[in-house]
Amino acid sequence: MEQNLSLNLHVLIARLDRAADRILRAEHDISYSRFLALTLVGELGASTQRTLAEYLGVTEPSVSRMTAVLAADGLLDVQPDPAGGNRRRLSLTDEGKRLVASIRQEFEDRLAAVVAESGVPYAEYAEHTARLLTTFDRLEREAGK
Amino acid sequence: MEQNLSLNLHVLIARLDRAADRILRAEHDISYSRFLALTLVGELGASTQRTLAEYLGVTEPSVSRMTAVLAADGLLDVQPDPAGGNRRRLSLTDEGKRLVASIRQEFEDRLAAVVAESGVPYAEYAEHTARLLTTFDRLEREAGK
DNA sequence: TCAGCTAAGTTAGCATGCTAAGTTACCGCT
DNA sequence: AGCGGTAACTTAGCATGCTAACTTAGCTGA
Repeated sequence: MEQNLSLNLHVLIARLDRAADRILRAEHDISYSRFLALTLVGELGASTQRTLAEYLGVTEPSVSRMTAVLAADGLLDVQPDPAGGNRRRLSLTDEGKRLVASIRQEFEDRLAAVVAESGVPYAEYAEHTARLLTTFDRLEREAGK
Repeated sequence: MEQNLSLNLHVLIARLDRAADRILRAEHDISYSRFLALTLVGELGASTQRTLAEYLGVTEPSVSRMTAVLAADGLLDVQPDPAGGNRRRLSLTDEGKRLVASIRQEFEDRLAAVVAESGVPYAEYAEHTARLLTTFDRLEREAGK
């Protein structure tokens, strides 16, 4: 049973992500990936595409396509960086801000409800998860990228 | 900070999956998705495509395409069920068995090493994860699919 | 016998992840 | 001025997730 952590994590998160996706599509007509991208621009200040890729944990080509569709949908403003260089300055449009604000809290609450229902201590699980992420990040960086 | 569990889980697992994928491609020339599918057929006895879809937590069309490529690669044997009905009986070929056997243990050990490095208690985290998965499954079923 | 039902699988087309390779903007050195 | 280097982004094409709609195989009841 303890042999299956990687499988269980994979399947659990796959299901959580798909449930999140269904809810967001049904109630707000947006995918979970797009919501995450907007959230990281709006609340964590991902201000260039490279930074956003880093925060999302995806590659730059993925972000390049994502920012293009979000801009086309009128949720994200993408401008050449006035400071120069081959950069894009990212910011939410008013509609993007409205969307992120209306979803974020409601959405985390739903996950908290599932965690509560399971009897798993939220704070501890969250702390363990954060620690694993930090450690894994460090190991990958040390392995030399 | 506790607000970010869903994001941290999403990012952590995305990175773990991609790392697993890189390792498997480099060392065994197979993707992580394909390895998971073979593992569930070989070790958990997923004997029809519908069952495999259930175990993997993906849809039947995804499994349909996956079994086709695995069969084409000579790793999976897909036969009409001799008991009748519109079913496929799934089983590993000898090469599939060899591959799964050679990867599985080595692979779980790598994750265990990351967990140990982080200081997170493996057994507890694994137990919490399994409990969340069970609970989430039940809630989804109750919500009426 | 055959019309309709159910279970299982497939096809078509889209979304979004990836890698490899190309482009653009700026910098620094000669 | 311009050559080459670096950082940031884009393009092309593939892998694999999804939904919607279709097909296939067997069962059941008039």
